[in-house]
Amino acid sequence: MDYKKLAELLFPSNKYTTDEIEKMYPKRNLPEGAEVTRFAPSPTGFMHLGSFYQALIDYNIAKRSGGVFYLRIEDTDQKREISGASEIIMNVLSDYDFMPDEYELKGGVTVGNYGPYYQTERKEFYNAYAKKLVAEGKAFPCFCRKTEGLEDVQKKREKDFALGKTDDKDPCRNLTYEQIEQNLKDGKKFAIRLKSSGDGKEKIKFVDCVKGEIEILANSKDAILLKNDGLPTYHFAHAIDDTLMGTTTVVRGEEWLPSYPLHHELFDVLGFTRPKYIHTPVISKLNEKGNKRKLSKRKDPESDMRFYDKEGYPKQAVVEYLINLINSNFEIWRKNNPDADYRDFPFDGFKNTANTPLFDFVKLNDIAKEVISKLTAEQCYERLLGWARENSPGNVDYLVKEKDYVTKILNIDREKPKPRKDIYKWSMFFDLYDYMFSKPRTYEFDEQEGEKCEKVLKSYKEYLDLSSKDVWFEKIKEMSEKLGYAVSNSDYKKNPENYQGNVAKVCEFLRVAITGRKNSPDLYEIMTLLGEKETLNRISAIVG
RNA sequence: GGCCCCGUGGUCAAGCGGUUAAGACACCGCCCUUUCACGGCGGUAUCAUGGGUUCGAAUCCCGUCGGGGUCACCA
Repeated sequence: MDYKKLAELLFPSNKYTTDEIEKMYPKRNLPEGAEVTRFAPSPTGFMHLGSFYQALIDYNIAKRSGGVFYLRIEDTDQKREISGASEIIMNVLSDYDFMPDEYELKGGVTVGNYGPYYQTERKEFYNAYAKKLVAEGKAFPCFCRKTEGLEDVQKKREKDFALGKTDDKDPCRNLTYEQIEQNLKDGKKFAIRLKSSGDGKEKIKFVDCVKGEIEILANSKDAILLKNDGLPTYHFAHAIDDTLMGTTTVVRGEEWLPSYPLHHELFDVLGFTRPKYIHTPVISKLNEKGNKRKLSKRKDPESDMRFYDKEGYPKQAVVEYLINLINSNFEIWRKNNPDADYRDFPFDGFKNTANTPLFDFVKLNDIAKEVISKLTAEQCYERLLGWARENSPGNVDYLVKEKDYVTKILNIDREKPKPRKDIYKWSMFFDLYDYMFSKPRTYEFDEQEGEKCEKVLKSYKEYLDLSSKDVWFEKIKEMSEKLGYAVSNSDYKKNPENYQGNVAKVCEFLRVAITGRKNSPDLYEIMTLLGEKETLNRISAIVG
């Protein structure tokens, strides 16, 4: 077989040769040790938490080494593509302050000299390498239809499972030049497959920067390189793009580990130098049976980065939570550097965990509370308003009109050395403080408690005094004493049977009457903000 | 089913042949407190399992079990 002739037959009008292309993409001129990483999402208009986790690692590795972090859009599956993909992705990256050094906005600007950064725009490159491989007898055209329908794939798979088959040679590798020519004349479309030299027995070794050395069966499959629509598969594009664009470390999901042998063979066949690899674990959740399962786009809203915006989680909290998943030493560092920028945490992207972590809202919430507790009331107000503008327009007018009142509410127990930690996302504000905006919900005590409560409330009408916090509390104590409640906690503890309860109990009754809850911030502040009249109203609403 | 990855408390995890096996969240208790919180202190709880190697194993090796991933002209 004359492979060169075959290559010409298959690719009569390529724009470039591989030599020409390689001249267009010289090696990057970077200092020793600088890493080039890339974020390479598919343009589905959806940013998965797991992808973002990878971007975080990419960014960190590039930045800490003085290298380059670039964005490449993998839009080779036209069925799944949605428009405006790069904008959506760039929005998330820039919102979280992980701007790539190089990127391209479709129909807009391109930053960087190693583009195009959309794979569909790199079509001629893949053609050039495909032609080269065909000319060298390392790839061949395939006219099969056997895997086109899903059913066929399924059947084939079942058969292979049953056989425990390891190598997979495609029948089209044996087509003669004449047969191929005839197929072309008949207008049949072709895909290009790798002519694998693997025998299904040989093993290869490689190093994953996180998992260590991995020994795995070498590839023996005549994998598709170019689909019959002329676009490359992930595998082929990975080898070519990451080489041309100078990627030094590939960070990708663990699901790619099994296809590593194919990539290994492709780099060999193309004469490329392999990059380093990090395969990241899949962030999971527990299913009904208590087993781990991948965070799913359909079932788990938290898998979509937009979720955190909608809920009003501080971005810093989301990132810090993710860093925690990678390396929990972050918490120790955070404790020692409470006000530092999380970017300064010297986490080593090459040392992240190899475990499959379970997503934990409780932990995320805790981190978010911590973050929010450090803001000033004014900052809180701005963020709350910003959140509402995007996600809760119905509240915007009120927030603007009542800026002063809302800021005061936000200021309760805030701006002090040990601030209160109750809010973890802005969407919970109006619910958490519902009693500041409308009548409190009713609270049911049991009969005995109810009677006590009633007594306290009736009596309190005479004692309400908001002139100062000290006076306010003195009055409560005075009343407590009169009603038989202990004023001193230690007295109460010594002889609880001598009292109706302690001051805390009295305050609980008042709190429930005013807020409808047993748990609220400082009562004095709340009563003051509500005003004497409203406070009295709320008490009267219960005891007449 | 084949191949591969993973297995330290309820969760995230430090650990890299000799440690009383860090820390954080959650949970419980105590303290502080003029209320709710915040905070402080303390506690329960972990090396999946069986064999090796070694004076010595959570750390190294093998098996078992459990969980996960993958086996497309999708990425």
